[in-house]
Amino acid sequence: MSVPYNHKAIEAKWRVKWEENPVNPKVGEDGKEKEKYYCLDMFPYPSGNGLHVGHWRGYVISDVWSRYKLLKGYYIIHPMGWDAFGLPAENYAIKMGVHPSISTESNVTNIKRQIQDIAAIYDWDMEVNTTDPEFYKWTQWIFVQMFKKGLAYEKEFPINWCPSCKTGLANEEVVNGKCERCGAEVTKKNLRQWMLRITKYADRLLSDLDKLDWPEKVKKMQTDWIGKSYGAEVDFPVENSDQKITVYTTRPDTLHGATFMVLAPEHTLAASLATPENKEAVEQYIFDASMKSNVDRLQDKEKTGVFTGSYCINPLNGAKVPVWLSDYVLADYGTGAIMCVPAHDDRDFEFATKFGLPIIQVIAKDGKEIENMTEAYTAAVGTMINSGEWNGMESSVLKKEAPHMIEKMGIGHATVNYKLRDWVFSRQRYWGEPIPIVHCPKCGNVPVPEEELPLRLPEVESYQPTGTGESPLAAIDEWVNCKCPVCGAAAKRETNTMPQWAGSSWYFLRYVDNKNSEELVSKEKADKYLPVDMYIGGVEHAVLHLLYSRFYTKFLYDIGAVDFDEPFHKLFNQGMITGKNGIKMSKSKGNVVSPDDLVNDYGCDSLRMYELFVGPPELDAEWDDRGIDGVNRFLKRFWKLAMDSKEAAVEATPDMVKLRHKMVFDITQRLESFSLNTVISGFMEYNNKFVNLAKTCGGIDKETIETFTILLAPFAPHISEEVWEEYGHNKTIFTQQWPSHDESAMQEDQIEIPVQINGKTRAVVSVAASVTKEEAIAAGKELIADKLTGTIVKEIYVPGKIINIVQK
RNA sequence: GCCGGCGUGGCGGAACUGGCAGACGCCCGGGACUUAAAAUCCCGUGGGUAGCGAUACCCGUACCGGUUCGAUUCCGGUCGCCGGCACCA
Repeated sequence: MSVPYNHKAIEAKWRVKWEENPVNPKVGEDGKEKEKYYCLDMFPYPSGNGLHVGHWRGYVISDVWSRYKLLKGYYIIHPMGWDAFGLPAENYAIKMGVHPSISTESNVTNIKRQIQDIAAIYDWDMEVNTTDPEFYKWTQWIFVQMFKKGLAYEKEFPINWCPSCKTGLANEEVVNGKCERCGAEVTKKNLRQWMLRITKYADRLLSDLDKLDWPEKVKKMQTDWIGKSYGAEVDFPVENSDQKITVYTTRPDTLHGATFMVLAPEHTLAASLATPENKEAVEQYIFDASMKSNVDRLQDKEKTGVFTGSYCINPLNGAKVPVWLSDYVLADYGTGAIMCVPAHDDRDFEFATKFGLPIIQVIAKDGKEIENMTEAYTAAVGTMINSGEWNGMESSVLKKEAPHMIEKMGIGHATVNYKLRDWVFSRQRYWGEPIPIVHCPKCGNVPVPEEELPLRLPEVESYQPTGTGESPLAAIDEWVNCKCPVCGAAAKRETNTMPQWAGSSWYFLRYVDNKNSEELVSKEKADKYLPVDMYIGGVEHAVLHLLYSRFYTKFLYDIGAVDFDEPFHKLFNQGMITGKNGIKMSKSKGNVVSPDDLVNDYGCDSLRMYELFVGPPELDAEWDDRGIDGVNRFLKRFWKLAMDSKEAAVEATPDMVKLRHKMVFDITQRLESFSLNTVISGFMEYNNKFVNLAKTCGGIDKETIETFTILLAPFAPHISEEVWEEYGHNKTIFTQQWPSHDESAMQEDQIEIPVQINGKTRAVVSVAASVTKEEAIAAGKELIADKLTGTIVKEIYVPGKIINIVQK
């Protein structure tokens, strides 16, 4: 009798061995000619709550993939680090009443211990922590480079403000008018801000998506977020004035139907256009609009607006169009002013209907003019009508040509617009990288000299947010007051800090050269390790972190710091693990499942496999503890099979060989297509088949068990190592090559073909694999002869697949 | 509102480019071993009708229709759920 599977002893043993001799050689360390493969996890922020089984899933997926690639003959770069600056870390510290640097450190220690339970092949020599001055030195360095290139600039304007987090937010951090972090309603606050000119990269960020092997969904989200549109800017002269108002439109084909104009209340001309009799109402409207939060503005069901009393002239046909103000026009998109074509735009239609403004149809719908229009006709399909010299043209064609026609007429020009806004980059919080800028009364904004970086985050008594729009750093006089690095005059430091995204936008570059004090990353190391081949993490960063990282990488490429302009070749988004009924795991809901007990009861290998077995890796899955019994039983059976086989020492039978090749083929194919859940079921299925084969002779041949063990190794590394050792090997199993299959060895001599009548299966016939069409059909018909009662109309034979007899 | 994705047993899910629907597992039921229990092993398990029975037939992949010898898979429509964007002119 063999020893039963003892996960505790086996796992403890291999942890120690791997600690002493890591299975994953560093690049070039073993002196072999191999390609590198950089498999990256989205690094965690070290929360005080620790890991739950959902966090595990992503790390297991990336480790399985890394180990598979290791066996496929690559050098694996698989690092881990800590995204430790930012609001979550700071809020946690405030709640616990300790300094963020202390809570961060203890959280890192705790989470690192938990992550090590996964037994992933992380290279801890590469570890980074965004709050380490030696790390954020380079975060600041990048900012200084951006400043020097004019990509970081100061601007005062009404930004998104979270009253709960007491800080400004980037556009990307506002979700449905609420703070992405805490869910509080976002208001507006006029604040001096540091901005990053990400809009300058809009076009490249958009077009380079084509290069990436990313989920279409994520590419689509980024495309929509960047929001490129083609159209024209058209100048409308103001009546009785030498001023003009420029509007942006994507539908210049409808210019003849523009019956009024609307300006955003924040438009620079808004107040001055008011005629004396409208002045009071206009000023009131502008004031009211300035008091509204984003949410208020969104939730207004009915359109509001006010007539300025002024008119503009439609430059195409000379028509007089009234100028209105309304907050449905956004000040910071396009020109902040629009021409309104109520017949062909839903919003303009609603506005025109409410305020009794004229509606002129300029595109025929179904070839005719609509009587009693009840809704706008928004499609660019149909013949132009009521459009002067444009009459008779096709709208879709005109839409494309009109910008150039307008340009020739000298009344406007073709242009493109983006929804993407510049990145609000400063935060009025303590726990972040200080922005390395000095405000000098003589020299203006001066960057902190590079040799003085890192500009350390000072110790501070009170690090709680002030809510005043100033960071807590502003209260530290001895830190704020400094000398101008250029002229030496008394100057003041910038007191805002960087957002959480600053460090995470480039950390993946630093892993590979994390101790370099001279450069962000050396050319040599960058060539050797970068860029990232596979990036694994949740979909929640589709437009935040992933867009920012692409922007940073492109900037670093432009200044010659790296020689690639996209950071992540392939992206995989794993689904979320939820509690029962799809409820997100959270401490407050009390549905958090900790991996700790499961590792103790079933072992790391079982939990790793179950994390994958719960469902397709890209989909969300509800956690159910009970299912882990299934994979645990499989491991026990596999162990028993391996140990019994070792004792029995049987010769391979043809069945065993055939099944072995089939297994290699099957498992590899499923793994390559990232169908990790079916890899696990495949293991179970083949194990059952081998157990059956072993019944007659007491075991399975050595080569088959060893092959099975190598296939299993990325998934359940401990048990695989132990079996490998039991089979007399003294080197780790991860020095092996991933097995390959032999097509001819898989072939069956006899195949089973379903026999159908009129598409319904009536029997299954067993024939030689070499069977001809005629033989197959004859054999099939013989088997179902008693059911062939009608006239045979047709006989279909798909080789090896199906026989279908059609009868009437 | 617009744009994506998805609907398969009691449950998680399988089915590669149209070819035996329900692999694999959980739960559940029956049996073996045991003084007993756990563990382990074996058998059964979509629904229905007929039969003591091996079995036979019918219905079944959200719903309605189409293409096809054949549809979970392709096409059109309906309903439901999930995700993204949300006055971007």
